[in-house]
Amino acid sequence: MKIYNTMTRKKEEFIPIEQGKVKMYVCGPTVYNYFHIGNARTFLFFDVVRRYFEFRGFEVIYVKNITDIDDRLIEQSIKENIPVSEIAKKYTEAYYEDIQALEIQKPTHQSKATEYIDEMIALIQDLENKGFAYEKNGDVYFSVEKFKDYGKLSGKKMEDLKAGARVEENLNKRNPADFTLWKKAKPDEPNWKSPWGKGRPGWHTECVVMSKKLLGETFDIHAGAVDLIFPHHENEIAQAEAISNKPLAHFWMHGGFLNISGEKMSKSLDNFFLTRDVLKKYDTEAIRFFFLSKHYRSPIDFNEDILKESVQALKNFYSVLKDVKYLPSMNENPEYTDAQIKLKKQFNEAMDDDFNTAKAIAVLFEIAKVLRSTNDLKYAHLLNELGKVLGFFSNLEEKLKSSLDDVSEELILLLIRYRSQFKKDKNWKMADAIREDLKKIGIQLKDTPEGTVWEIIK
RNA sequence: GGCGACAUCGCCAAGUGGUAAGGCAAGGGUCUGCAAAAUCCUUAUCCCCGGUUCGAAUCCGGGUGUCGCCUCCA
Repeated sequence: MKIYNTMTRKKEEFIPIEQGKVKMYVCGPTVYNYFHIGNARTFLFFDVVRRYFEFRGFEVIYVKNITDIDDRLIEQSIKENIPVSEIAKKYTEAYYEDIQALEIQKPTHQSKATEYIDEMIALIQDLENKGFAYEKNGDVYFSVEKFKDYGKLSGKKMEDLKAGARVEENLNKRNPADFTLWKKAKPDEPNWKSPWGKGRPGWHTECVVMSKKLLGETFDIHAGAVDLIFPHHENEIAQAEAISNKPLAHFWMHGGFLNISGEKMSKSLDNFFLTRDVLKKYDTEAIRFFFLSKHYRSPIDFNEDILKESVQALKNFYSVLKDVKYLPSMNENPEYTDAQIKLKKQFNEAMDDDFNTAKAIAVLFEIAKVLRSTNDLKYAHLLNELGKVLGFFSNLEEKLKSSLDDVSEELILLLIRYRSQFKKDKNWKMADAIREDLKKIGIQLKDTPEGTVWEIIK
């Protein structure tokens, strides 16, 4: 299995630290608002990474944090005029709701920043004692000059950083590139007691503390979206490695951005889409298909027309599964034929190559095609098995069934029987009228050699 | 200003040296009373210029264009 490592800018063979185990950490949301569709892309993709590792027999320890104390929560609290803790609670709950709606599996550890304040203070003290951090007027900063590898992930040089740094209002910093470890609380702001007075931890520290506690000093994969490379991940490396002298993570994975009409999504451009709003209009699977049909490191343009295409494309899978009358409960562990094993291998090869989900989806279409022509239900099972790795086909049994109550179904069958008589009498006018009227209320009739069947259309 | 990414059919998108996957859309045929569904067929030489090579979408150089990071950001 090969994974692109941002640290080396190359695809590298993935070798877990501990055989059969993958320890991964993904930077989660800051709960100051509902999360947007760009966040959804990242969360969704790493959910697939996790599923794939498990599919390949790894035990995955997956940590995802929730940042529930941050400047942005404080700002939002003023805006909504409710306490910071309420903001955190409200948007954490919303986050869980949206994640569930996206059919993203729960990580093995979902840790919150505020539960690790003591550990963060201890870490900052340690950094101070070792000369990597300094206190000024109640704030504590990390001195980037003291950490010689600073910039190794983002490829930035200290000189460039200095030159590029904007005029800093913060005169407490010795070097403009120094970053905040501990921030002094203003009156009325949430705060915790510390050796430097009342304040709160900086964002970059929480991930270091949580990953160390839950995964150890060095783990396999640290991930997030590209914008986290600098400064967030760079700063994590600085803190963690300054103390441990060991690499924080073996692999650094970063997902590409989601753009709107070619531009980055931002509030100032008013091109902001919340995940929950998109979910109101589009099925979660269509959203998933839309994301996974492109490689995770490429930027992707969010576009409703393409989302609609995704809906169409997915119908392919469902219609063939319906047509062959597949039931997920049948054939728990079928013996695959050579041809089926070959397709499965193709799927694995695609995923092994830095999670090439676009190629993997193409294999799914190939399976659907063969399923259609052979009617061999083992292909249906294979489609289901591999589709699930990408997070598709949850509640498949449910979706393959009609979603009508018994009476409605009886009524439709009754109409079909009348229509059959009209057809027999060559009363096309009446037969067509029934079909047209049913279509208007969302029921599509199809005359097949085996008789008339119906399905619900949207 | 510094650093980086990308440019493949109408649209989306794989493909990193051996002669262009797949999906959506479109057109045509088969099937059908007509539809729908299904099925078959059709549709690109890869932004431009130059170079390396027996051979390049794939490597190198130069353009052009788009985007990102350098400040909070998934």
